[in-house]
Amino acid sequence: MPNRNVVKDSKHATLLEALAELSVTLKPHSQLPSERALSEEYGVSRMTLRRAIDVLQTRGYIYSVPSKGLFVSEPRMVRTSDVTSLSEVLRHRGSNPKTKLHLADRIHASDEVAKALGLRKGDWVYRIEQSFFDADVAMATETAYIPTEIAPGLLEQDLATSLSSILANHYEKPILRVQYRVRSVIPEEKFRERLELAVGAPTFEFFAVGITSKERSAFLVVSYKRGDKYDLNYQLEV
Amino acid sequence: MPNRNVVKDSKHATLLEALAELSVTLKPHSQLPSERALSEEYGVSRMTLRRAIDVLQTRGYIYSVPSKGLFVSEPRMVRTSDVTSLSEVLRHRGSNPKTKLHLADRIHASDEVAKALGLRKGDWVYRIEQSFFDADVAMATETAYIPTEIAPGLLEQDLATSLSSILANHYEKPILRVQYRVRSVIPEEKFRERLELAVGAPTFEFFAVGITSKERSAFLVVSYKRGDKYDLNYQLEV
DNA sequence: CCACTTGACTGGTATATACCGAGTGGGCAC
DNA sequence: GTGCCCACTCGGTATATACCAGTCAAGTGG
Repeated sequence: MPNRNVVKDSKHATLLEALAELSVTLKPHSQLPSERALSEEYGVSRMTLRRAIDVLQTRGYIYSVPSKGLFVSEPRMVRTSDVTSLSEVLRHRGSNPKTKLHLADRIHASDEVAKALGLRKGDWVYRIEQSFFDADVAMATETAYIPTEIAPGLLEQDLATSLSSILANHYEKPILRVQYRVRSVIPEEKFRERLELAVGAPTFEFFAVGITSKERSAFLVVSYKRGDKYDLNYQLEV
Repeated sequence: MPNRNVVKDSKHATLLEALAELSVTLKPHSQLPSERALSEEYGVSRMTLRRAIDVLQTRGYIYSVPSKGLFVSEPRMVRTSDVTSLSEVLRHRGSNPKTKLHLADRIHASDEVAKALGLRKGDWVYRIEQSFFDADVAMATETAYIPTEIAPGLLEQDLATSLSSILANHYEKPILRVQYRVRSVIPEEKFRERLELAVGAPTFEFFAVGITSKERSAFLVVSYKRGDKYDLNYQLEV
């Protein structure tokens, strides 16, 4: 169930939600209606339907067998490709999801942050540090940076909701796409402790930059996810 | 310059090559011709052209700015999303790429390998272990498993070329897509040594399963890539 | 000379249509 | 009854067409 926070109102984005919802209600390897049937059911052309199907395929929710049909994929632990930022935990199917807010303040952008956000060093940015738990196990910890100029008063918002939806609903800065860089690293001490990891345990380090319709960088989220809890799945067409 | 080993002969796959080639010859942030111009130049419809563009965007080669145009992305170290298997080093732009063949033999499939390839435990599979060097630095090491039934006599082929192209050209088993699982792990000793890494250094562990047109799993490649050398980049449309 | 409108672009989205090759099941011939 | 073949369906590919919203520069009116 990806993207609870819809940002674009295009038909295929809406479809994406509906189809994702549909696919998680079905048993793995069960067959979906045919493309032609689905396109009729949802009142869109088959091409539009296929755009949504393509995304679901690359995200690993469904798979297709030519000449046979569409099928629901085997469920996986966490589909990292869904992750946008803040309250990603809402998307977990696991039990007892929790969030812990470590801090929320306003700081001067470091070199690295400024570069990622297209700012000058020293410009004001909000900083929000959170951790995410699933069944009382720390799953991820992240630091979000948002230019104050883009979202004045951000810290007064409900930070438990998704950053994307706050930006879309309160600041009219919908996020059109997110650019990721992923590394395999040993986290620094602060993050290691938050994740309750042993010394030397590997994690995924995510740099996620959210980009608005005006091609501006609206947030940078640096997150660490436990290497033993997360799989990153994707598919490459040749 | 992805996919030197073309496997599908669809127009948008051909386009993909041509456009990738084009984009690497241009300077970062320089503008490409418009979609309409490109589609005319290559003699395809704009929709077909866009399919190729979409792939290049998600692979991070180019980016688009609505109402303005298409632009070449900033070069990155290695675009992991290109990686298929065997001789990936050919795709590096770096200097002095080398390959070292550790072993090539035939073994009984373990539980894990059998499951990934859709075989029964104990079925014969070829195993090929290789490492890849760039400027004499070990970049990645990988183990490929291929059912003997699919590619009899595989070990007599030139293993320095890509596995995908061998399967396509000598066995008529073109790979249509590759399914990946990526983890952040500390590698076992054998692989750590091959990568010339310090004890406890993190790596990416890739499980890549190549799938043929008949929806059969044709290979499993388990590879370890140095966490300090590889970035994984991707983009998520919302 | 500046401000404003206009129009020719851009990429993004959506539709209708057509054909291909591969799987599948029903019905017919033997 | 068995086996073959044909018709139908499936996803995959490709095309032509249309409209939208945003950019940007050239031209125009004050």
